[in-house]
Amino acid sequence: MNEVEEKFKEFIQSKGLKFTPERRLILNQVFENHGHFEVEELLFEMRKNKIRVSKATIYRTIALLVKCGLLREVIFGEKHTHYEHVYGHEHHEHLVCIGCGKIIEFSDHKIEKFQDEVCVKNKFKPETHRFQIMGYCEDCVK
Amino acid sequence: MNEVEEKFKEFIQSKGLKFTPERRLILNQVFENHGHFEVEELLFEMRKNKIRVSKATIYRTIALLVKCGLLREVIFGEKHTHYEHVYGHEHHEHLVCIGCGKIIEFSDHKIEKFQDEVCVKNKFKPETHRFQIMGYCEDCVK
DNA sequence: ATGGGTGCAAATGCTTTGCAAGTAC
DNA sequence: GTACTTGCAAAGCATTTGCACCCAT
Repeated sequence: MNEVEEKFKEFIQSKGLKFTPERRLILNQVFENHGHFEVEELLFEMRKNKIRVSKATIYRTIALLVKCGLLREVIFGEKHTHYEHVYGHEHHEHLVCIGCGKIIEFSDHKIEKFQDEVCVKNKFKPETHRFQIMGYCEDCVK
Repeated sequence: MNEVEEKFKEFIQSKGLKFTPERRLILNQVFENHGHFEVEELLFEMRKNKIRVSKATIYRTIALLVKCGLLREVIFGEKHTHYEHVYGHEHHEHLVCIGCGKIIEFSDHKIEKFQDEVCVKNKFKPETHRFQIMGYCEDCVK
């Protein structure tokens, strides 16, 4: 938790930006509870905790968190973007349940190996990848 | 080409819907030129060919094409959705160049095998998957 | 003090929808 | 004839932006 704050502060200041209370509050809320989250959820939680920041500032701050590598965008095919922690989490992929929206994470080093193979073959320099399987979870198959 | 039209017509009629000229025109344009495309592009091409259909109808028709399995949505992380042919194309994945936006397709059966493994392990019934690698293509690395 | 930051409300941009008129079956 | 369709313009929604005031450094 504190390490995250440190890392963000460093990033912020290295860019000549400012470590404002709003940014700290958003950072803390992001890393308090959530694995995945969407902006609307985050806003809701902050309201619940009587912390008032504007949606605009949340969007602006999340963009910074993504840039500094603490968060990652994940797109599940819905209209709104989801985010997930990068810090302290092994890179992983997602099973997305079409029935109930549940997200199951999994990870496997075969994917990284596979990615490297493909990239060499295509002379492509990979930065990130995204692998999701859409289908039905155990409960929804019934 | 004609097979596609046949397949669409069949789908349409099986649902008690109507095979209108607009739907045929859009279908033909979709399968005339494009590998991947976005709605705006399609509309532009149709205008060029002096075919006038409303954007609303294009959206509505594409939704049908996706439902009947002739098209597939692909999301590259931009704001607008891309579509690609399913009919007559082996299932494939994408390398997305962050530099120039180029899309390179690749396919490998290892992915299907891998998907099955993961799904068994998690008791998940897969419908589709999406695998993309974001990075820099040969030209953009320079 | 000052350049970046904030909240608000308005703007964007893609996509969807309500409605009146048209048409495939 | 009667659903289903179309085009248009308006509505939706997530996200971004312009601006006047504010504050971390």
